[in-house]
Amino acid sequence: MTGTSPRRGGSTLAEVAKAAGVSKMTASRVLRDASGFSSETRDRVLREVERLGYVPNRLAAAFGSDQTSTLVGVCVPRLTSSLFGSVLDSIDHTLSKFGYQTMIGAHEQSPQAEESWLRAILAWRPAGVILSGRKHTPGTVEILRAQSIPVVEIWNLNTSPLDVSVGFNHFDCGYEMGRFMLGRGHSNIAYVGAESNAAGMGEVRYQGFENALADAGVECVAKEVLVDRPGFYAGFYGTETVLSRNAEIDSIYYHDDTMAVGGLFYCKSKGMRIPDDIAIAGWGGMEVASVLPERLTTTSVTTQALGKSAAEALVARIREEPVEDVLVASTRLVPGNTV
Amino acid sequence: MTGTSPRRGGSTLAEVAKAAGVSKMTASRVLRDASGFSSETRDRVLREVERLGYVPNRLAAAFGSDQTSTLVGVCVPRLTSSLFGSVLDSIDHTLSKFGYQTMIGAHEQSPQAEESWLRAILAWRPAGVILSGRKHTPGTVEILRAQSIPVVEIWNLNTSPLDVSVGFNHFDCGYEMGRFMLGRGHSNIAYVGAESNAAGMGEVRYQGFENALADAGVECVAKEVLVDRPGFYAGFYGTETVLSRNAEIDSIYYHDDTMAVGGLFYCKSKGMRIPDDIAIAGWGGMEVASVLPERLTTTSVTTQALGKSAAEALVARIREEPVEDVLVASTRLVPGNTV
DNA sequence: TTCCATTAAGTTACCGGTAACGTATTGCTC
DNA sequence: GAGCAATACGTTACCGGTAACTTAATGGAA
Repeated sequence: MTGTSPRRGGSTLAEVAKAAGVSKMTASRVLRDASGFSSETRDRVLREVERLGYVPNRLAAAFGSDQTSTLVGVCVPRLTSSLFGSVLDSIDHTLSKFGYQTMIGAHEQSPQAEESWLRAILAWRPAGVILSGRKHTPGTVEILRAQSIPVVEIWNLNTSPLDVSVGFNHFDCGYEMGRFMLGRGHSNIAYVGAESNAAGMGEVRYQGFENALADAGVECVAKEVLVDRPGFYAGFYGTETVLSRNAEIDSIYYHDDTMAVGGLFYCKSKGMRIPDDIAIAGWGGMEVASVLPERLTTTSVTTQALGKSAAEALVARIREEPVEDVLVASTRLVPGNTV
Repeated sequence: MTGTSPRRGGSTLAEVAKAAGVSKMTASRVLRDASGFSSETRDRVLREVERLGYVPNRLAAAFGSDQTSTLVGVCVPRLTSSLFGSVLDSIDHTLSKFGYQTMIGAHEQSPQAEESWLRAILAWRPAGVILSGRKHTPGTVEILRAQSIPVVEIWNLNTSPLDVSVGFNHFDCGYEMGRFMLGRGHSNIAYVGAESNAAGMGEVRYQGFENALADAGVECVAKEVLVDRPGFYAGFYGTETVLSRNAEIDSIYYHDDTMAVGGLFYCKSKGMRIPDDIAIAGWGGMEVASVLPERLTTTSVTTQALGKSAAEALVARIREEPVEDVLVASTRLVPGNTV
């Protein structure tokens, strides 16, 4: 249509250099703002860059000089969650400020999916990767070691990370909520979660939760983990299931706020009073809960901060600057009036 | 720590070839499954690939042979929306099946942000890009033309696309809902939306909506568009604002379901009956609405299908296979009991 | 004035693949 | 058995940058 299209990607550095009457190397130096050129030369080069609409070829740059790739791979459980979306948003925003490009992937809590994503991504020689899986396959660990590439594990706090870990203390979140619910006089306590593949961090929160109950000599009377994505729908039906099996239940701790909201609506649809007939607690501090007539008892988490810290830590590791191995992103139990 | 790390990225094709006793080119052919080698040679090469843990360098491949990059850039308004998350998920999933890598970006409905993202991404010589902005800057359009790169515009149906458009007919969604609400006897109808920067597709839906009312000789009595991200919170407060200014309002059309749910809770908190005192309609068919005691009147949309179609269309364009210029993703008005 | 450090360049080689082309061997047809 | 196509390779050059090294000019100190 537009006639013979010029070579894809337009002009090259050599053309810019020639037009400016300098060598490729000098032009390269100007564009990377390295030293070794006069201000007149810089102006001349930049003028030609502008005139020719030169777009540098990062592929060539990353390829040519080993170790200089500015690609970063990020693999999250799923892209449809507002919490992971927020983390991803924050990571992408921070990384792009530092000049890195984000390549994404979703693993749905499947360690195998994470590994195959990793294999594909490593072919791009990324400067680093950010993982969120709870467990990694032996293959994943081996590859990462072999490539000796910076890795930031996010979401869960990992006290013995592969490299760097930035996350929430899910165990403590669960423990704290367990104590809180006990403190409000509940004793027939259930847990309702959902996992699409292998268990994710919800399981860690459950462990903390269970520990809190055990420390008080209480047992969790029911645990229902649906094979599904966590969400409103799963919360609704998980609640139905668990209550139909055990009518004594007086309180439920949910995988997250979406499930808690789903459960809340189930309970209300059955005419139960909250928290008198049944108490409900979530996790995540999601926006949806903020508009409910009830103030949902939950744990609010700092996803933006987590994403920013993770991205910054990764950049620091890439630049071989000192970084803390383990960074905690804060969480806070928000007592509402549903427990 | 781990001693002198070997060259980043491990072994090269040359090493594999040497170990297998063939030339680089033959090894390359085997790995790309091209023709021109015997089955014994293939086995020998693949054995060495396995033994050496060879990871191909896609950077080199993409760089070396012009036109063969398998990178695709995707820029969505934001990553925290379940709808865009679902589209992105579907795009990423489909693209990776075809061997492409997704590089993301978020523009928050700012055409400038989209342009600067595009400039950055083009430096990677992507095989194609997927855009979702309603408007593009002149610069964006010019760059795309100059690079003659396949582009798929998603989300809105664009009858005169830059290249290919895959989207929903937002205008019709609005029009249809307008007629539906009128048909239920409402006449003091308001609209509540939110836009973080420039107007997005919500504005297109509003235009369709307004047209439906106008065709029936009715005027939209109030339009409140918050400068904020669409969400539960914005829906709640937007409703408060619009109702405080006009007590006559008997029905509200919202930017999307999250805002509608926010509005629903505001109305219920004020003791209003739905739909008798006030009718509520959303857009998107989001999961959150499925667990409400009320069945929200909304337009359900096929985000997965949209993402898949967009990815497939882009791949087809890259491969220079014939593609429809304009592909419609389906939407369906779901009458609930909130209107 | 001589010497040396500094600045502003240029030159060369190379990153790891792939395209294009060349060549030896095999097997088949006429 | 000559001619030819198909198969299975090998060789060479190149993509567009950057690292590492070299060179020329300048200026200040001894």
